[in-house]
Amino acid sequence: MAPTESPAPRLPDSRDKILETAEGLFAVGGFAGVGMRELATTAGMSKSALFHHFPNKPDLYAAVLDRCLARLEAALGRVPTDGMPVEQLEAWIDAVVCTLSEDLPAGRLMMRALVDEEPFPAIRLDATDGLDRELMPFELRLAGILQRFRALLEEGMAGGVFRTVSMGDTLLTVIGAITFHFSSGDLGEALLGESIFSASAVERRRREVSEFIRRGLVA
Amino acid sequence: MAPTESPAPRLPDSRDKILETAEGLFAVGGFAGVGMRELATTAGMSKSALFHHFPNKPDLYAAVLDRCLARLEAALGRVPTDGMPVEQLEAWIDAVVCTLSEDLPAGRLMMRALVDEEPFPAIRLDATDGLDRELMPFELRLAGILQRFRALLEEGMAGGVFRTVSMGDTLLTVIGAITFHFSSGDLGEALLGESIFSASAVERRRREVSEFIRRGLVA
DNA sequence: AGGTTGACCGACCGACCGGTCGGTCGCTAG
DNA sequence: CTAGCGACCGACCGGTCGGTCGGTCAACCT
Repeated sequence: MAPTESPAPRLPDSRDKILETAEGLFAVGGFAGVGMRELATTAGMSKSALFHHFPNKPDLYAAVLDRCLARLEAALGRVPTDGMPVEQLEAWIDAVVCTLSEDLPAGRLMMRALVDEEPFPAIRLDATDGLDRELMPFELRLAGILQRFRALLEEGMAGGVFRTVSMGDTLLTVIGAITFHFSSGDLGEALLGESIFSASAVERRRREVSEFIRRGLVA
Repeated sequence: MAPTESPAPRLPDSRDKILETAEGLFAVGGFAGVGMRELATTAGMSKSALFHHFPNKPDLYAAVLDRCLARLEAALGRVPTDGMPVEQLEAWIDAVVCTLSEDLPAGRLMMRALVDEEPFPAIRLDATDGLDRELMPFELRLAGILQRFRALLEEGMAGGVFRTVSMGDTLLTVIGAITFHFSSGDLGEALLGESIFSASAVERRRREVSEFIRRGLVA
């Protein structure tokens, strides 16, 4: 099961197919709205096969989320960290928009994950109350991504190129402004007059949201 | 037990109690994540009572959504329509932020409704495909609200006080920027360091998002 | 007093849920 | 050839789902 496999086509790895299918279904229906039977049928295998690859439904959901965050993390890891804050900001936004426009269900899935309390529907945290549960892998990835953007903002503010803003509010504003667009499905299509994933819509989106956020931030 | 009833015991109108309870539960769990049993127990009555007041679960959900949109619509209806575009924009944002900060589950519930396809989880539209289903009441309210904001934007752009932007993209950006904050729950609290509904957080939010959007829009 | 009505309840139904279990198949090592 | 193993399946389990039904009870009308 080596993740490398450049020369040989190798086994199609039905585990990946499960994750791919689940990403699409969970994005549309949410955690509680998708059954293991439906997922198995859509992925073209039996329900038992799902439980062969994943111990239970929440773990499968977490794996789907983690895969999405990992893709985003990888894309953000490719933006250079040595430019001016404004250039870094634009590169950062471009990378996020580009990733969300290529992995179609990702935006909606991540929006759901961010809106769902916990941030996980059925994570155990009862037993003894008020204790620190360890973070899920995808929570660590999210924290890292946010931390990196926070550092960028702070650098820009310290240098006077960004105006002084509330860090938390700005993070939430930017996340909402970027992510909501790619999770708005029918509404977005109705407002744009074309699919939010069409090439022209994505290219325009990149320009529009980048300009909007830049103006919102620069001093 | 009755918390209300100043002079007369009156009927507490359990229908309202159902809607109020359902709003809180649906906001946290989503449509598929909340069962009629759980809802009935939380509202302090039997499951049959729910079906006495509402014909089925989707209709109950639609009623909850409609009540939220109606509140928002009422608040926006109190915004004067005769000011300068910039002033109108700020009054509009203030009204939305104020409404979402007073009706605690509303932001998260509306975000879910906007992200859910359809925009309704289980609406019938099969039978003969590709036909026009009539809009739900809450969809009409949403369309009206969006139309009003669109008109405000167009007026400002025509007058040169707003820069020329893509109408659809800007609508999506603004909706995401404002609404996501009030649906971010735990994440928002972690980023702000205090509850997103605390008085100080709401007041700061009003200023921050208003300034951000104003800068993003003015020429 | 009798009749009507609306609010509400407990018992129940078929369908479906997440999850388990025993078994089958094809592959590879010895 | 066969023993072992990972991938996968069909049948099944207890429990829960949305929804129905028959009935009770208090308030009101005549």
